[in-house]
Amino acid sequence: MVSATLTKFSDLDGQAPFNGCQENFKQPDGIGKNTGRKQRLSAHDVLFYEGDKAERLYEVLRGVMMLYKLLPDGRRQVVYILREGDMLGFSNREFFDCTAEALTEVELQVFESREISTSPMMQHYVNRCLLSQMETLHEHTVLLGRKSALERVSTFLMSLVPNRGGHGCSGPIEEGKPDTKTVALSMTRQEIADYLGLTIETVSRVISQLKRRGLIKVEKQDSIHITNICGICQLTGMH
Amino acid sequence: MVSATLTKFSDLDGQAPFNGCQENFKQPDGIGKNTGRKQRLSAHDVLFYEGDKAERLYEVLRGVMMLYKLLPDGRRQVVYILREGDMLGFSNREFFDCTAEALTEVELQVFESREISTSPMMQHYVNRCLLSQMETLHEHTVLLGRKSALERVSTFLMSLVPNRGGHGCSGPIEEGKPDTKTVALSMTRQEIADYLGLTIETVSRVISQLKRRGLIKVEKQDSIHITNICGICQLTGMH
DNA sequence: AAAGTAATTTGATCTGGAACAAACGTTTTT
DNA sequence: AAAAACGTTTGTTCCAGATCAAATTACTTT
Repeated sequence: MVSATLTKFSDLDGQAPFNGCQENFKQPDGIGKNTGRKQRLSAHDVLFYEGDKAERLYEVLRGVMMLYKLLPDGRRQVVYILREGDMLGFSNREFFDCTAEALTEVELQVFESREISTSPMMQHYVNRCLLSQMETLHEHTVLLGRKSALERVSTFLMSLVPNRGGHGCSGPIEEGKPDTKTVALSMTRQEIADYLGLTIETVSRVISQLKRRGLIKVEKQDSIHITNICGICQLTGMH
Repeated sequence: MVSATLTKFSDLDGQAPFNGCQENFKQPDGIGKNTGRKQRLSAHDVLFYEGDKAERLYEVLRGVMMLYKLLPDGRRQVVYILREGDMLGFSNREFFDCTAEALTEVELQVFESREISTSPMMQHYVNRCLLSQMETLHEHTVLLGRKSALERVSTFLMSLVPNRGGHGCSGPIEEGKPDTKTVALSMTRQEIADYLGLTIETVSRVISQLKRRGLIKVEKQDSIHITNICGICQLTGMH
C-alpha cells in the first residue's frame, strides 16, 4: 500500500522500488519548450484538444489549467479546474474527451502513458488521483444540476479558500483568526461562467451583489478579498 | 497489460495470475441476503449512504442503480446511473461521498477493498472503470451546465439505446434496419428529473412533446418505444 | 371489479437567469 | 498620452423552466 500522504506524482520516481520504472523520471529541464519531461505553457495555450491522441500524462507543477468540452454550436462547459499537484491526460479510449488549456502560466511534468502502466506504484497513485477528481466532479454535478447562481458563485469562491473548499466552515471560527482571505481567481468572468453553467453577466451581477452585501472586496479583476468567509459559506447551499 | 476487451470485473478472478488474490472470488450464493460475495437488492433499497464507511467495492451483475447527493434542504442530484458491468463503492477518503440506491432489482458482486489493493490486475481494471465513469461524468457536466430541457431528455433517451449512447447516430442508418428501439427507463419521472437537473413537470412535458412530434411512443410508464432514433439524436445538441 | 393510493400529465402563473444593449474600466498598442 | 481593443459592469427586456394547482392515468390492495 502506497502511503496515503503522497501528494506529488513526480515524487514517486525516486522511491518506486518494484517492477517497471525502466527510466529515471527527473531530468534536467531547459532544452526548448518540451524538454522530454517538463513543459511550460503560457496563459491560454492549449495543451491538447478533445480528439487528440492520448499518449502522455501530465502533472501540474505550477499554475492553473482547465478541461473543457464544446458543443457544435459553440457552447462551452469547463468540466474541471486543475491546480498544483493535479494530474491530467488520463483517457479511457485512444483519444482525449476534453480540451486542456492553461489559465495562467503553467509548468508541467510529462509522463509517457506506458511509464505509468508498467509501474503498479504509479498506477496506484493515478488511481487516488482519479478518485479525488471523481469526488470533485460529483460535487460539481450537484452545483450544476441544483444550485442557484448565488450558490454557485459562493461555492466557487469557497473552493479557492485553502482547507475550506469541500465542506469547510463547519461551525464558528477560531478565536483571533480573522475570517478573511484574498483569493486569486486565475480566470476571466467568461471562464468562470463556463465553469459554473452561467452567463458572464450573471457571474458579474452576483459578484456585485456580494460586494454590496459587504462580504467581498474586488481588489483587482481577478483578485478577490473575502472579508467574511463564513458569510460566503452560508450562501453555498451546503449549510 | 490487461486485455482491453475485458468487460466484467468478476471475470478477473479465474485468470488473475500474479500477486494478491489470496481468496477465490466466486462463491456459491444463497446464504441469506448478503452471502459474503453476492448481494441482492430490491428496487429502492439503499446499498450505502453518503458518509458511510467505505470498505467494499461492488460490481453490478444485474439491474440498475444510482448514486446521488442531497443538499441539506432536500434538493437531490443523481450523479451517476450504474448498469450491468459497472462498479461502485470507490472512495478517495474513508467515507462514501454519495448514496447508492437500487432503481430496480439488483444483483451485486461484493469485493473487500483490500482484495483490490493487493491485486495489480484488479487495480488496473478498477482504473479503466474509473476512467470510463469520468468520461461519462464529463458528458453529463456538459448536459447539466449547457443543455436545454429538450436536449437533456433527448440525450438521456439516446444513452439508453445500445451502441448509440455516446456519440451515436453518426450519419444515415444502414439500409433495411429500422431506426427504432424500445428502451426501459428503469426510473420514475422524479428520478429522471433529479438526474437531468430538471423538475418532474418539465421532464413530463418534454416527453409529451416528443410523443406529439411522433418521435417516441410511451408504451408503459417506464418503457418508451423510440420510433425515430435519428430524430431524437438530432435533438441532443451534439449534432 | 371497486376503492384507494401513488405517479404522471396538463394547465396557469411566476421568476431567475438569459439575451440584448450600452456604458465603464483596464490594458495594450501606437 | 491618445487611441484602440478588450473585459467587466449595469440596465432592460424576455423567456425557458420552476412553481403551484388540478385532473388524469396507472398501479395496489381488498
